[in-house]
Amino acid sequence: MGMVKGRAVSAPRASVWLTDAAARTRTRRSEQPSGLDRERITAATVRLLDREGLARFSMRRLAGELKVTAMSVYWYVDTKEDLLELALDAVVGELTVGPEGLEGDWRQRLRELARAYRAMMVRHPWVAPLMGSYLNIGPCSQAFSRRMRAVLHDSGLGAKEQLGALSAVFRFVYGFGAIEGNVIRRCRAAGHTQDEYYREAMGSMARRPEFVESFGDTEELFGPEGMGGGVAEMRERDFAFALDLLVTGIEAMARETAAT
Amino acid sequence: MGMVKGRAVSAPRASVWLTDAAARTRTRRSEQPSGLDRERITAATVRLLDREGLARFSMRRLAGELKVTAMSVYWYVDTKEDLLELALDAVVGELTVGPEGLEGDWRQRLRELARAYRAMMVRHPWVAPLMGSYLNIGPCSQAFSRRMRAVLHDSGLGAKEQLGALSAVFRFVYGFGAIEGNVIRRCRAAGHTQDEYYREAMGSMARRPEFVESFGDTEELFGPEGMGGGVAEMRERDFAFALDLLVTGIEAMARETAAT
DNA sequence: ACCTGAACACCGTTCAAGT
DNA sequence: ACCTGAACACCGTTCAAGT
Repeated sequence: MGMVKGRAVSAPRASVWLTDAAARTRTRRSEQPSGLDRERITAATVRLLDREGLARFSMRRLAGELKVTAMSVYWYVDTKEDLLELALDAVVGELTVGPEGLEGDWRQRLRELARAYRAMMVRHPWVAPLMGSYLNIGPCSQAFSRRMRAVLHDSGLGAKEQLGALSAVFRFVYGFGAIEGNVIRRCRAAGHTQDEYYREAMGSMARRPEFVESFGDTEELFGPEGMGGGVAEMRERDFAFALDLLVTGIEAMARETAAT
Repeated sequence: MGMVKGRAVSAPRASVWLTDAAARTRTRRSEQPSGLDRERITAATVRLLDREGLARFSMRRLAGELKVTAMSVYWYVDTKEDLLELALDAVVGELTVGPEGLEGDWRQRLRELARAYRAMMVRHPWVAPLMGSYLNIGPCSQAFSRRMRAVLHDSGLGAKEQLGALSAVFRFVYGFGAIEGNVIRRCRAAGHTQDEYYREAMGSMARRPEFVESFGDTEELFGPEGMGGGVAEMRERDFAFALDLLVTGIEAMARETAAT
C-alpha cells in the first residue's frame, strides 16, 4: 500500500486470473434485471474494441452499448484493466482450431499455429498493445501455449531448448502481429487503405532529401517491383520468410542437439 | 476530413517527421522568455517518461516539469502524439554506438546491434508500446536501420532475402524488448522486484488446480533449476538462445541462396 | 444482490486574450 | 512571436443511496 499525492494506492494485482475464486464468481447467479454477467460484458467489450478501437474504448461507452449505467459494469469487474484482460483471453479463444493439430509434421503445425496467431492479431488490431501489457495466463492463452509446446516437443530440440524456442516463437509472432495490427489501426483511423497510406508516406519521404540520402533509391526497395501486389502481399512475403527463418533455425539447432 | 459526433476531425498525419519544414522549424529562433524549444521539451518528456512511465505522463505534468503553462508546449508541438514520437526517436539516438560497428564478422555485429536495441527498450520501458504505434522513420531510427542493413548485406543472403531478414530481425528484437519492458513497468508500478513479482504469480498459479493441470509440474519449469539465477538471467538465456536461432537461420538460408 | 446519480480528480485540446 | 486562463468535452473510479 503506497501513497500517491495523498491518495491511497494499493499495489495492483498481477492479473484478473489470479484473483481469488470468490471474486471471479461474480457471474450470473440469478436472472438479473439487466441481464448482465461477465460473459456478456466481455463480448460487448470485444465488439466495441473491434468496431472503434482501443483509444476510443471507455467504460462509459461500454455501458452505453449495454444500455446500462457506467457504474453497473463495476459490479462484475474491478477495473477497466481487468476487463481488457478478459477481452484479450476471449479472442485468444478463437485460436482453438480443433485437436487435429496434434498430429503431422511439427514444421507444418508450427506454421499453422503461427499463422493463426498472426491472423487473430490482424483481425483484432487492439490485441497487440494489450498482449504486451498483461501476463497472458488466462485459460485460452494457456491452452494455446500448451499446443505450441506440444509442437516444439516434436522438433528434436532438448527440453531446455524447447523452452527457449517457445519464447522465441511467441515473441517473434507477437512482433509481427503487433506492427501489422498497428498499421491497420492507423489506416482505419485515417480512413485510408494500407496502400494509400504507404504511398503517401513514401511520397512525403521522397520529397525530403535526408530520406532519399538514407534509403538510397526508394523506388528500388518500395517501387512496383519491390512491393509486388501491394503492402498486404509484401507483408505476407515478409512473414513467410520469417517463418522459414524460424523453422530453419530450429532444425539446425536440433541437429546440434542430436550431434552432442 | 470526417465528422465524429458533430466534431470536425481532420485525418491525422502519418508522422511528425512527415510534416512540412515550416512546421518543424518551430525550434528556438531567439531567446525565449521561458527558454523553451523542441529539444528541451523532448528531453523533459524522456525524463518524465523514464521517471513515471507512459500511463502517468500528461501534457499538464510535462508543463509542470518545465515550469510553464500546459498550453505553452503546444506552441512547439501540435499534439501529445507528435511529442511522444519525438521522444521515441530521441532514445533510439542512444543506439549510435559509433562507426566501429562497420567492420568485423556480421554475426557478431548483428548480435551487438540486437543487444543494444533490447537494452534500450529495457532502459526505457515506455518505448515498446510507442514503437508499435508509430512509423519509426525519425532520423535516428533511420540511422539504426541503415546499420542493420549494412550487417545483413554481409550475411550472404540475396538482396530480396536481406529485406526479409531485416524485417524479421526488427520484429524479433521488438517482440523481446516489448514483453520484457512491460514486465519491468508492471513491477515498478507494483513496487516489487521482478523476482518477487514472478514468485507471487507462480505461487498464485500453483494454488489453482487448472494451472497445475495446464503446466504440469511448475517446479520443473520454473523452480530453482529452471529459473537459474532469477528472472533476469532466465530472460538473458532466452534472448541469447533466440539470437542463436536467428543467426543460425540466416546462415542456413544464406547457404541455400549460395547453392542455387 | 444488483443498479444508479452525483461527485472527485483528472485528461487533451481550442480559443480568445494578453505581452 | 510567444505565453496564459478559462472553457469544453471527455476520462476512471468512489461512495452513498436506492430497489
